[in-house]
Amino acid sequence: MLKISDIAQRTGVSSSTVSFVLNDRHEAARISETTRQKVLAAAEEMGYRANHGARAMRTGNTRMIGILGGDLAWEQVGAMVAGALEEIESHDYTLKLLPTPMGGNADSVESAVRRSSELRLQGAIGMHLSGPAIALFEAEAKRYKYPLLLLDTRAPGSALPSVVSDDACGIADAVEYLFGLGHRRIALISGAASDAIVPLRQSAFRATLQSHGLSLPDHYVQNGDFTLLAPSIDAARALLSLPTGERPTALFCMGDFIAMAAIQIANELNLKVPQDLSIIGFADFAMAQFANPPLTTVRQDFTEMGRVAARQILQICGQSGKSDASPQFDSCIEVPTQLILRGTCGPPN
Amino acid sequence: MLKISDIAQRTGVSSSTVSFVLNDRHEAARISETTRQKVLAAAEEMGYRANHGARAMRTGNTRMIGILGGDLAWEQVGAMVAGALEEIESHDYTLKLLPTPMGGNADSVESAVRRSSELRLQGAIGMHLSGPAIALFEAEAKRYKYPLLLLDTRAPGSALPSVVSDDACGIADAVEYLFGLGHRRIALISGAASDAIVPLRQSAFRATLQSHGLSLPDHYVQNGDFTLLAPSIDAARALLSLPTGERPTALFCMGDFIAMAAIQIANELNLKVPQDLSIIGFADFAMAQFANPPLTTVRQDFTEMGRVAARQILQICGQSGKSDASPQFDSCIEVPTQLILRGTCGPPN
DNA sequence: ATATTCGGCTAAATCGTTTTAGCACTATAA
DNA sequence: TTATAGTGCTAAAACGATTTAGCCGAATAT
Repeated sequence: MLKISDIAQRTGVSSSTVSFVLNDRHEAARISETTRQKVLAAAEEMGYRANHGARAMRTGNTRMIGILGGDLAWEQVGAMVAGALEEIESHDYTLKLLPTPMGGNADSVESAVRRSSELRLQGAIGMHLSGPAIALFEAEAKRYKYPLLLLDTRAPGSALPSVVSDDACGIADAVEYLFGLGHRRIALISGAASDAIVPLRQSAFRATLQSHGLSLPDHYVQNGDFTLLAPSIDAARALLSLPTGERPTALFCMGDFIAMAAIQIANELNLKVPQDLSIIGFADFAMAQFANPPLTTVRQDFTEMGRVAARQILQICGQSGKSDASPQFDSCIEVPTQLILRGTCGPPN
Repeated sequence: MLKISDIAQRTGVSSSTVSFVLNDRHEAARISETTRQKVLAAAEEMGYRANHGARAMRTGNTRMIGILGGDLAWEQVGAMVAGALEEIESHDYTLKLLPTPMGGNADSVESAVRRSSELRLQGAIGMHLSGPAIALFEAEAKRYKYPLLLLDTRAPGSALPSVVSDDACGIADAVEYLFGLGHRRIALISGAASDAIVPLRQSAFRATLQSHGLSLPDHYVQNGDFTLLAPSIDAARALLSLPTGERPTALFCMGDFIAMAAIQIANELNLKVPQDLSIIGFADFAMAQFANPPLTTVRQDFTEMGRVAARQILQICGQSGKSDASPQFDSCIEVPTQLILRGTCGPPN
């Protein structure tokens, strides 16, 4: 592979000159137009490719952002990574994936965290990390002085900046929509209780109901699971087999998959959606519009969340280089959600 | 950030010694156990983190594999990347994502390809690349001498090694299953005609039907779309609104989303699935089991495909370092599919 | 006539590792 | 007594870029 000195030799100038030309460093050195063209032509003709690693070593800037955690098999994670990638590449940085397999156990998190330092990342984004994992990561980042940001993760205890979706608004929109349609018996199927986000969203849901003068009986809250079928099935069955007068007329599901499971069970119990039962999801995965009937849901803009996270971490990186005034960032950016009306909601009969 | 010479200074030995200890290079130099322990202790205590970039520069091995193309917002791409990642990390390599946004147009492919050389990747995996993109990539890889592998992409014209799923077998399994249930009028909804995989799978489908003595009338083949709703809807409507005696009793859909759209339309036309119509998909996305009814489909093991691809490219990288006999690899590895029985198929009535 | 500036370039140090060649010393062998 | 071998370590040269300091001659200013 060609190096800068090969071009220097070929054009009869020094490596410094070649470097100046290739990087357009007018401020640093004056180069005549003739020389400039000669060098440029030679580099092009010989097929020179800058060595990113060597440059990073000399300048101390790897132009690399890491993204740690998150299971790519989940559509939302893919979308967030894609968004981050788009933003990062457009700033001529690159993105490095540091997964924490096996459900993010201590060992895998530790090795990913260690690797993030070895790679001399300029900054890192942590996704879907558990409390202890965050602590580990935060300690490492502080020790080796690179900025950190949490994505799609609420860590009330931590002072780290984060990017999440605006759950509370999304939930309020959904509930208000159902209320407006005339529903008064609205139940909730949430994710697994172990999920950190579940209690937060549950209280947002409860709060919105209360603000409309509706109560939420305990048995109207069931735990499903964001990704597993069985718990969501059970939860839906529990709610939908209540006696007719007591049965909810609308179901708010904390995830699209949960909503799909609910549709299945409604069908099994001969409840027509949306005539007998309204269902609303949360996420807007690709399949939502393909569902039967198409799923009304609260869209979380995962791609945008990824973009915002990347923009934010890049800005922090840039800032910390230029000024040493402690950078002031919103510690938590909430990306708006949007209610997507499709076919699973209607007035109660 | 600490360097090796800091540890050297602290322990009163040379950098070379520290390097030997840290890398367990017994073959290269003898180090007394005393010194070894001292160095190890200092490194641990001071929190030393090797500089991956500097090492790469000296050794000429970046231990980096690239993965080019593919839209992470698609579940299958996420799964393949996750699989590749798992395998690559377990060999102490890292993975670099080089997306080709905007539908992989010439510009974005060219910049991704250029970047892959600048990063001095040891090898790269290309996913879902168009013919011209492959040509571009292949030229670059040959010029700068790194191995290439195609994933989930059939490029009959190219000599590049590739990893794909065993479409033909999967399709045969599906068709035979339907045939076994008693279906004789089996229609096909494929992806968009522009998709390279579509004609290949179409002929596999046709071949299997013929081997069972069934013909495939032209109007029994409709083009849907792997990701867009409308074309699949239209295709399904065209097939399912045929007069009863002519209407297919079973639908083979070239993708799960297409199958979902078909379920929607069957429902709209008051055809009960699976009593009036059997539907079978191809992919087994996460949502398949949540569908209503749960979708019978041919599972493609995307994660495994990613793993196999990574294993393969790592092996080629290793090989080309050690022996210079031209490495002999299966130029195309086909990962098995599996028929997943759920609720959308039954005997015709 | 001398000082100053400016235009165009280069030498050499540097980033943090790895690795080759070899030094100095001791122990064993001939 | 002199080779030979082995033990434990180090100096210094890479790897491929960027950057600082400075050189040399010509033009301009004083």
